[in-house]
Amino acid sequence: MLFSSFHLVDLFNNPKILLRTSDHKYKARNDMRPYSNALKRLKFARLRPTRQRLALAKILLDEKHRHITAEQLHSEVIATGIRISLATVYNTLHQFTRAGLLREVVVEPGRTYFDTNIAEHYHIFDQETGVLSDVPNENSPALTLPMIPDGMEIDRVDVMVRIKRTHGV
Amino acid sequence: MLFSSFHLVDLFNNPKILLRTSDHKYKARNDMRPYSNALKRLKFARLRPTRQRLALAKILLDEKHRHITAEQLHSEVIATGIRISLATVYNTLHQFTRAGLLREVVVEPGRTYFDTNIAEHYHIFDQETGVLSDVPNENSPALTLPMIPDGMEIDRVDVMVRIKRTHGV
DNA sequence: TTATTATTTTTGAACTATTCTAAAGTGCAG
DNA sequence: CTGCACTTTAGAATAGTTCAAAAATAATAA
Repeated sequence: MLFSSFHLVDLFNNPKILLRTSDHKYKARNDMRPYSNALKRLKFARLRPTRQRLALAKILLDEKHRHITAEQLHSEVIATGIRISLATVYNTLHQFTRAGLLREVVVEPGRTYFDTNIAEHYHIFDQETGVLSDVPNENSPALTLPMIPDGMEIDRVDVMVRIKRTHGV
Repeated sequence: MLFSSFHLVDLFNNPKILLRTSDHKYKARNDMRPYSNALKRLKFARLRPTRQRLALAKILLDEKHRHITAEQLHSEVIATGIRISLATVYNTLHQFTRAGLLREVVVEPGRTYFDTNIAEHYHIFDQETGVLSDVPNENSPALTLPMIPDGMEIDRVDVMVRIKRTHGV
């Protein structure tokens, strides 16, 4: 009997079920479709595909783009039934960021988002609600870059448009 | 006998001397040149010109532009002989920022600078040394701004160019 | 000036986000 | 399978910042 894709996702989301018998384990090993992309990316980044990293990669790299904090991410993974510590979430977020799979966006002291969209784009930050969103690319005109000192190179450019409710009337 | 300008600065920097006698106090009250600009700005911002706020305003608003952290600023004021708590430094920095006299620049989690230059300009941040510097205005081409939601307005735009040492030969 | 009131500063604790540490656990090459 | 290197864990530690209540100070009125 073959596992449906849906079942496999469930299995992967719940390692207790996945690993209950070597039989399940075996089947999972042979059809990692739900994780295939995440797995590839981990391999490429030379990060050992552990259960924790796979779970994080799945949320961060296989789903649609979003801005997420370490705490939020931690809760989400926990909610899928995978055992993971906050320290591991931080470690992995930094590893992914170093590997160029994520982008760190500090919006204000004590509020850091990780952006799963690594394409060039600007951000709009609503200072009242704390919501961070992307500027659609067609609205992001090219930015002429400044001269920088010799021996240095540009790592990245952050453009953040901070908005607030229109005052009065 | 008249106080030289140099002496007056010393007096102001050291309130214990300043306030030792009502005579000193009186002279000081009548020639606040060293603080005049700072004082004006405090008045304009509707902030009561206390000794602490004057000391901070003097460093932040009367000297040449710089990027400074709350801790650094606190040490500097302490070094001039004025008694001030870190909490007051934070309070005042936020009050100044709200009044548009300063600009807060978060460069990475746990590292916030206050920029005394409130004119439009971009920043260059050296990620290895932690040094934040301004892009000379002539190198900051105009940035076309994106559409933002109805009922919202742009508060400010932060452009940060993150640089690093050029990687190997 | 002096007394009164409102604002500000202080201290130290509390808080939040993040990092660290040492021990336990896991993945993978042989 | 076994052993080693890498990874994860829990909890303590740290850093930066905010908070709360009491003490100090500035502005105001008399």
